[in-house]
Amino acid sequence: MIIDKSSPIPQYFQLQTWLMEQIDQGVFRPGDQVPTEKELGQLTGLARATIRQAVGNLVNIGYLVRHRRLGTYVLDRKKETGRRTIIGILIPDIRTGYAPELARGAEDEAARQSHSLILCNTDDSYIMADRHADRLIEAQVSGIIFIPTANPVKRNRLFIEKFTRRDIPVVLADRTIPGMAVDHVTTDNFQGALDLTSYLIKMGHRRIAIILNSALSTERERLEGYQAALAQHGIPVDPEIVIAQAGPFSNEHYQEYISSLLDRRDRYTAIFAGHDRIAQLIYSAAQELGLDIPGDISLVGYDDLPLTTFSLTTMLQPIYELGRESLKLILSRIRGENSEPRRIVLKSNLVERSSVKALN
Amino acid sequence: MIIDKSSPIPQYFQLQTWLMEQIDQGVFRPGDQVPTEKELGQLTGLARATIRQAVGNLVNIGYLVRHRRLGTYVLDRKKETGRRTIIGILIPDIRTGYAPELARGAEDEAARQSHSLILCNTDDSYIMADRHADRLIEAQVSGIIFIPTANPVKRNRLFIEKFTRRDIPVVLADRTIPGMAVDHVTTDNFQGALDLTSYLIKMGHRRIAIILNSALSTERERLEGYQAALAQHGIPVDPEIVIAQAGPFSNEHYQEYISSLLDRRDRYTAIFAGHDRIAQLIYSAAQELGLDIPGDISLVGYDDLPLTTFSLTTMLQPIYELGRESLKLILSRIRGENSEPRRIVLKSNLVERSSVKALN
DNA sequence: GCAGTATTATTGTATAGACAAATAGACAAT
DNA sequence: ATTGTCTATTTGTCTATACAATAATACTGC
Repeated sequence: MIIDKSSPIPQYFQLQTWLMEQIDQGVFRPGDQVPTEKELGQLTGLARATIRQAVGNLVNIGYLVRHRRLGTYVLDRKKETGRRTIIGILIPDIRTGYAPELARGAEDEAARQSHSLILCNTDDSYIMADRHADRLIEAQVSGIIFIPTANPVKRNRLFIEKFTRRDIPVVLADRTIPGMAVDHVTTDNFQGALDLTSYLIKMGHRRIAIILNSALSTERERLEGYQAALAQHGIPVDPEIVIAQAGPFSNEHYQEYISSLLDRRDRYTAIFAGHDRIAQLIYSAAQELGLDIPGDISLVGYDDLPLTTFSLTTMLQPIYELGRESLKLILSRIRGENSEPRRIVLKSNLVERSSVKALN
Repeated sequence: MIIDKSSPIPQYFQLQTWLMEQIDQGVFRPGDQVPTEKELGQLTGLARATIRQAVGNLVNIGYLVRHRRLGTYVLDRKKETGRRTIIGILIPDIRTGYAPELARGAEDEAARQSHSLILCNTDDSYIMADRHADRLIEAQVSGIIFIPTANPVKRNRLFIEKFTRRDIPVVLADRTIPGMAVDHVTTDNFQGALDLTSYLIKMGHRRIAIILNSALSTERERLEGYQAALAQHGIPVDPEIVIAQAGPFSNEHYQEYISSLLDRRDRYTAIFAGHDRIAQLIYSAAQELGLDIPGDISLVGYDDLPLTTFSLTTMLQPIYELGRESLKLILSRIRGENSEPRRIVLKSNLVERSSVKALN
């Protein structure tokens, strides 16, 4: 029997719980008709008003829909994804790097499909991300676009599980998390770095320094691409000029790494900067030391941010597209296409400007 | 009598509507107890179940709260503004100008107080703003931060009324709308432009050109400040070198205005650019013509965007603070402080760099 | 064939009455 | 002074019943 009349739990609540279980377990599936009030009466022995109370509550919280004369049905979320949803997007800082471009790409696509985007800045810290998470869950977001923070894998994993536990899908944008089977959208950092390094080699450089933040999956992949390019050309890696730190990356720390690299400038002819912001810092530091770029040192960056200081040869990432694709992917997840985690990789393009000198 | 038994409108619904009116009109105020079910029964002649249906609905939509034995009370939103809310922010484009800084200021303050921010890009077009409006209302935002679009006053008014009709408060950020009594937060554009122009005059300039977008209230105020400064020093305004267009402001249009201005460069020694982006375009155009800044022409801008092209003397606007203050203001409105529209004016500061030559 | 009509199953609205559970406040017991 | 008990009041849960509104379906008359 479904209802325990001797229990202190209200009978309408027992029925409500039972119905929810049936729905969650797939006995009644989205779009199915559930038993009519009369049938539920026969099934449970309860009065119609009691049954209406249970069903009414489930209608209120969006489990069921009632139609006069037609019966009561399990709400079909697929049909309702015209239902406008809210999606949370967590980025390091809307003011810096590619964040504005990415946010705009995501927002345009969201608006086009009549969805809304809640903006959250993490400052690359899991503490801030966690605070946002609780708020987003309360705001009943239907999905999350997340740029993993520069924290240990475990922190990012815990963050994501907060959502997946509640059946809120998460899409990683740009950066990935090793060993996690989650949807994600990135650019091909390995290939990009390989191309960029090969370009330097083609221009006659053989001793190429690299400096990057190894806390980020993107930059680790770039390091691998760099190593692969060197290997392809039979050039050994000089660990003295590979600066891959996972540390805190304030501007001050970067300055330190950069000046120690510039002290050893007899060991290389070109620098591969892990991203454009480092490239810009390198440029400033070089100028202070009276060094010319590309005269004394060649320099390449990665991202193609709209820098106006100088003319940097760099790898253009399709950031706007990355934002758009992330949003499309999260929507298809919300609509419940229940397949394997997907991985979308966008192509980057070398933008040749004038920060590299040809040595041959 | 409250209930019309002969009406086709359900009686529970009549009671529900009546109760809502009493609350909206302040007969029952937040925190007050409403009549008990028994009393409502005597008042209306309805059965208790009917009364419970009406009251139950109002509890569901957040008008009332029930406590066993204690009675039913009007929900006190002031006490409940721990209730986390969602606020919409409409800016021209998150990628350009001061938008990222403003959004970050607003988001930081929202997060601090456990609220969420929905980001919308308008591209300065009322058509896009309107589309966002419908979505935001459906998403049940509690308030709106709006940077008016570069469209006629009427369009912006209609947009705002969409929200105010539904008791969703709106705060204008940066730009204002003439003749509308709405909360707003701006910087003192008149004083800023007056200071900036006075600075140019102090540096020995008397013939000062100005170019700006008069579709924006901020820039109209700057024009007034410019005129006031000239008047204070007894300098007549030369209409030939005042370019105040309300037209569409694509980069191409700007280029045209700028080149026509540069053609007349015998009439002035300095240019006041309505905002930093124009200043940058002027700089580029001047460079192409082989003109030196500040050697041949002095130039000042307005905003203090993080430009890296050249060293521009400009007026620093506290944009982050502007975002923060806008959010604080909208929250205090949501909490229902029901006073006159407020106007918050933040101070700007002259940042003296090296784009102005002293003539004396 | 097709517009209008009747049938009927289902949810929507409404009444009347009963007992249960919680709790403020008074009072009693320790 | 604290704890326990009782009482009155109010909302919470539940039953039994009735008629209304809606809309799919079958039926009727032309």
